[in-house]
Formats: sequence, structure tokens, C-alpha cells
Amino acid sequence: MENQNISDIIEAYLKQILADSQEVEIRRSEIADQFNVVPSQINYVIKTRFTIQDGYVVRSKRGGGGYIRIEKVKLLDNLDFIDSLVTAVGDHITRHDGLAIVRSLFEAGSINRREANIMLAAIDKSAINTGDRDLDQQIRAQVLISILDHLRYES
Amino acid sequence: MENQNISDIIEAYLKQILADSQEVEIRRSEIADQFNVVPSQINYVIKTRFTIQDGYVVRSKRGGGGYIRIEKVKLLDNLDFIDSLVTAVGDHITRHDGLAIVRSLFEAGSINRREANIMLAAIDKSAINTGDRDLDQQIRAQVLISILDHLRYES
DNA sequence: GTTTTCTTGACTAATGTTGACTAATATTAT
DNA sequence: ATAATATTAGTCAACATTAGTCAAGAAAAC
Repeated sequence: MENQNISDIIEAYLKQILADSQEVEIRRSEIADQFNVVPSQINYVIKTRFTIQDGYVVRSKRGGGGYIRIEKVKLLDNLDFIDSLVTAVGDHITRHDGLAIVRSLFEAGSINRREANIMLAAIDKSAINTGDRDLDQQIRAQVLISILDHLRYES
Repeated sequence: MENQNISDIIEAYLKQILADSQEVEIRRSEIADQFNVVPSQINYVIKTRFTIQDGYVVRSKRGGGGYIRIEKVKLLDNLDFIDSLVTAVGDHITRHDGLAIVRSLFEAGSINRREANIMLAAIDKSAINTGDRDLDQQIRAQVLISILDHLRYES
């Protein structure tokens, strides 16, 4: 504890607030000033310590009255399962393998038929079709992972 | 919270009136005076927060006795409604406008909250982010339309 | 010594605010 | 009637105010 870096200190500060309330809203530059770091360090802290895997959802807005809001969310008990699917998706995935991912979710009871159909529509050829097969597989992977991450918590 | 921007405050003021009545009619300069902003800021608020995708129709008249009238629109029956959203999506769409589309579906009762969140995850920046903004907007439009088309069959 | 994590700042992007100029409509004067 | 003037709203571009990204270098961990 003697040798904490400033990112750890900022993390602890924010988590202390979150111990009492469901969410915390900050102005990036204010926190940066308060801890005497450049503003982008706040992004670094958030990106490394307030991920969805940790149970946090972050929203922000730029411009006048802008903010960064960190919300503590209730994680579901399907985390290991979701993790395994995220790993299976990787950074490229074919439609065929994407279908298998969605089917796994459905069979595990994580999503119902309607939700499965929405996911399938989102990764269908009619949805993702840039003409570059490799790029399509990358986008499909990102879309799937983004959805999988949302299935980690109750909203 | 403590430091809201004035556009949000004006938006909230108008929406509060619209919570009770079907429409609100204002004199632009009066509202501008009331909130101590230039008149054109009222146009900005309307253009960014009371679009057709948000479920509002705006009419106005210039000259003596001029006004701006904001009307909450009744949603059409489901098929026409989805058609109108597909048209609104077009072949490019920003995340901001995509969000409004999903919100419209939710508010119309076409999808529930979970389904809305899946759709939002599918068009989020974490999902669609090729580095080419224009391409991202095209893909986002295709993903949305693919999902909208599926909703048509199921409902 | 190498690899990972942290720190920094230049550059980018999104959103909000302002005011000068334009356009439409109504009212008044001729 | 027509023209001039007054009274509204609309557009657009400049500027202001926030947050995000990325890559280079420093520090720490291994």
C-alpha cells in the first residue's frame, strides 16, 4: 500500500464513492486537476479498472456540460459462460460460427427466441456485407462481443 | 445534476409540458429570454432533441403572431411504423440517430428493454468501428434495417 | 534484459453557444 | 391593391467546451 501509483489512487477514490452510491458522475478535467494528472489519464483509469467484467458501465458526453458517468451494474451468474463465448468469437468469426454462438446462448437459456433472431439479424449477410470478407468477419466478431458484454448484466 | 447545459434544461422544460399535453406552442423569443439564450439556440434544441425519430413533429410560422409548435406524434400501426423507420435509417445513420430509432421502437412497444439493449449493443461504437466513419454509418444502417426487417416478420 | 503497465501530450471528435444574415408573414401607409 | 415596414422564425458558420484516441517514453514488474 505504500507504493501506489496515481492510477490506483484515482481508482480507489472513485470506488469509494461507488461504495455508497450506485453511480458516480465526474467532469474529467476536474478529477484530472484534483489528482494533478493529464485528463487522458482518467480515460486510462476507466479503461483498465472500470470494465464490464468488473461490473461497471461507463457513459459519457462531450461538449458543454459534458460528463463521465460510471455505473455499478448487477452482474448475472452466466459470466464464465459469456467469457467462454467471447473467447470463442475472438477477433474474426464466420456467419456459420456466429450462428453457433447464438444457438449456444439460446440453448443455455440466456436469450429467448426473439432475442436470438435479433442477434442473427445483426450478424446476417444482409447486415454486414462490405465486400471484404475479412473485414466482415472482424465486424461480426465485434458486434457479437458487444452484445455478449451486454448480456453480462441486468439492465 | 449540478452542471447541466442549458440545452438539456430547455429540453426538459418542453418535455415536461408535453408530458401532460399532446403539444406545446411557444414563441421562440420568449423561451430564449426566459432561459437567457439567443433565439437560435431554441432551434438547436429542437433540431437535436425533437426529431421525427424521437417521435415529434414540429411546425412553425414566422411573422407577427408567429410560433413554434411541437407535437408528440401518434405512432402508426406496426408495419407502417417500421417502414417509416427503415426510411428514416436510409443508407447512412449516426449513432445518435440510431439511438433515437431504437428508442422509438421501445416507446412504441415494438420491442422490450432487453431487446432494445441488444440492438443498441449491435450498433454501438464498440461493435462498429472500422476507422472509416462513413463506412461505419453505412454498416450501422444495414444492421438496423436487417433487424427492423426481422421485427416485421415476427410481429 | 524484457515485458507490462503507467504517464504524458498532441491531435481528434462530439456537443453546445453565439450572432450575423436570411426568409417568411403580418401590419401599416399610400 | 401595392409598397414599405415590422415582427417573427430559420440557417449557417465561427467559436467554445467538453471527452476520446493514440503513440511515445518512463517506470515498474518479472
